[in-house]
Amino acid sequence: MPIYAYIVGKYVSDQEIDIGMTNPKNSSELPERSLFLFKSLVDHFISDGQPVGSRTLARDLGLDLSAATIRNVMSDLEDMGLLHSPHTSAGRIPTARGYRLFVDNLIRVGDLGTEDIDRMAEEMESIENSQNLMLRTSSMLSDITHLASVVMLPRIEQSKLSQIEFVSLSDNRILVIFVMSDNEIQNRIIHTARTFSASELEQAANYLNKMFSGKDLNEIRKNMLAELESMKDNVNKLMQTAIEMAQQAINSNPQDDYVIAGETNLMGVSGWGDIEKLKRLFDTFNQKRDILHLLEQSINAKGVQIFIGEESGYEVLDDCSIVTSPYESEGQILGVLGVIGPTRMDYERVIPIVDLTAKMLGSALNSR
Amino acid sequence: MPIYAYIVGKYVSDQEIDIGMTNPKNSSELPERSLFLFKSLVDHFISDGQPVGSRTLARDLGLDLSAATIRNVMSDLEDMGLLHSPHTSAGRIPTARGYRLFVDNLIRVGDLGTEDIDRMAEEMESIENSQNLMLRTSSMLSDITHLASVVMLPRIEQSKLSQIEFVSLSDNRILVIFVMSDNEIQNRIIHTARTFSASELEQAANYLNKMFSGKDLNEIRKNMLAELESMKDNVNKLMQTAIEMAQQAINSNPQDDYVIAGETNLMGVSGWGDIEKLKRLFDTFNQKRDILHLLEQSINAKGVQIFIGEESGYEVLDDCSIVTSPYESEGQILGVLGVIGPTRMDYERVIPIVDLTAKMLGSALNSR
DNA sequence: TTTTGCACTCTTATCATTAGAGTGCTAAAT
DNA sequence: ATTTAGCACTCTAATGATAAGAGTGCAAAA
Repeated sequence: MPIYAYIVGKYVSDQEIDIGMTNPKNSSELPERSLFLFKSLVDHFISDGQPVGSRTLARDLGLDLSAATIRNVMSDLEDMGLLHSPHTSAGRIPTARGYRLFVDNLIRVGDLGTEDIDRMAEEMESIENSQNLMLRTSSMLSDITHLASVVMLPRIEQSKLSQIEFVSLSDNRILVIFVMSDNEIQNRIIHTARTFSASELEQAANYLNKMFSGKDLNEIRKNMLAELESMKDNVNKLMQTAIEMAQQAINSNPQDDYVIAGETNLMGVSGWGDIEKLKRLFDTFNQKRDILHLLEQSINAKGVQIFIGEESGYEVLDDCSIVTSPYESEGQILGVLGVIGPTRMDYERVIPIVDLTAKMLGSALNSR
Repeated sequence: MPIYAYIVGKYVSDQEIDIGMTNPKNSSELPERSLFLFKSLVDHFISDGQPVGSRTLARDLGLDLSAATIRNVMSDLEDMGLLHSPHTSAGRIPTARGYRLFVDNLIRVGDLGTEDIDRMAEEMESIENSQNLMLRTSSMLSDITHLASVVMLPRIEQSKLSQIEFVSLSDNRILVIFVMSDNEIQNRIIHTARTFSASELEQAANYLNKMFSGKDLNEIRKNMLAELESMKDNVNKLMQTAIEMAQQAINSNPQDDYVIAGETNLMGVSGWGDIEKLKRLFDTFNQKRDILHLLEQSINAKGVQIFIGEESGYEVLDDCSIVTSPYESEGQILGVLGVIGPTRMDYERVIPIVDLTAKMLGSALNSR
């Protein structure tokens, strides 16, 4: 069942909808009233963070129902694993599974106001290189959502080489410069066995440019091997060396990485409890490994993807939700961006923002 | 009075020492016993974070003194502004001024064990470019001290230009590459009015290299103006343009920046109280401005410099101390590094570590 | 000058009490 | 067959009282 599929309106009848659950004990269907009630509860909890009781809900619901009825429904919802009570005399809060239902079926994704968007679009267009673009995007995203935000850097593997240059340094070292199509510059210093003259280097660069420019690094890597093979007996030693040098450069530190912004937004979150948890969370951000792994899982998703609570599979993120979207330019997926916040986040607002930001980043990258 | 000047031994006599205070009301002198007692108190507080009472101190001190005597002395110390009581029935803790006395006069700076140092030295030598060197240095420093650590990046202004190159891109854009003497590469993309041929660019680069390599960016900036002036009527339009291009590149984004590591070490600190404070602290780290300003104040210090509590002048840092040291290579000061922690930090250990790290970083930069 | 003795203050922990919120269940009402 | 009202029950959070402990300051004695 696709995201955004079901839009809740007013409660009208007892018409039932399939919520796609396969609990053998309970029916996998749920009367619309229960859903409506459930949505109200989640909305309520998201907006003020307190467990919601039957009384409050009865008042806010606008349906002529007593608290007792609400209680019965809530009890059902609890049995189905959608709600859960911190303790006897608190109200109820959604479980991860409850949020999942909420997000998959009960959300109405509104349009965004144009001010934010215009501002972002404007700022994005004005940024020169893509490294800075990612940084600014991330910090804008976290500003708007008041959450932490990550933007995975485009794997240079996938961006196209527009030009390669050699600059000879002292001591048989050569600076290899890759100019990529998105204006990103990659520098590598390599060591060579002998000294090359400027004209030799120029020749080599020309040759490589003719050969490889316009291709992405993966293609280049493959082609290089083939080329090198076919040239085995070639008299032109220089070209061989050129390829070898480029190869050396291209194989060193294949970085994948992300930028993060607004982590401190997570410090204000109430109910986070002890600092130790927060520390572990921040440490996870700094190590990058786990977050990166999570982002990579989303790289082939069609659109917005959401990990709620334990769904992420990382214990530190048990109280967090992650909303991600891949961004693409010219039909090619370049990376993933997203936000990280408490499970109790304003999905209705955050999802379209992440979605849109990814699209805007993609098109900002397109126009280069 | 120099840092490390006075080394406390055993309490022997009533010989007095000048502690350099100019409080008109109290004597600016303090009997050695009081000092000894004071040092013990600070040591105690640093090691377990609890206010220290007369009883505890009497027991740990090893001098045959009753708690009451200690109390009298403590009372004097409090009058002088060195100690302070959180409340009537707590022990006493050092004030910022107390720490100042402690740090300036009462510390014995021990030698460091060699294991850590060797490990650091080894790792530093193995790092290629200076950007990574700073990153690793910072994270090693924070690992060893269990505090947050910052390393200010060398102002490129002060590092020497070893080579300049132009690479022509499409659309009248030119990539200007500064290769610095520390292997750091700076890229700038500039826009030009017309297209230049490869040989023109080469000529221009040759000219500029002859003119400016070996000089630092400040010198270069100055000389450029003069050169441009003297060339006003010169027929060689190209050289003029070359200078103008370099100037354009050199003037764009003069970054100064730092790397930070181990911020999360500050999250475990007890007595930090509320999260809001911590959030403000982390925000300050991210904004960088204030920290940078603080680091810049230390750039001309002869050696280790310490800001204790309010001394820094920034309210967010009121509960923090910052221990900094400039690092230099070939007699030239390149930047500043340091650690940030609670005022109650183990100065005796941290100071020599910061000192040494700065020296090691300097010499690691030297060998390039 | 140092120590003893003692009254005093303030924090912290513990416990009991209470008010309030919310539930679950049963029986009555619709 | 639902829905509601009534009610007992549970749990939290706040309040206050009490006591223990730590530490001080001061006066008088050593």
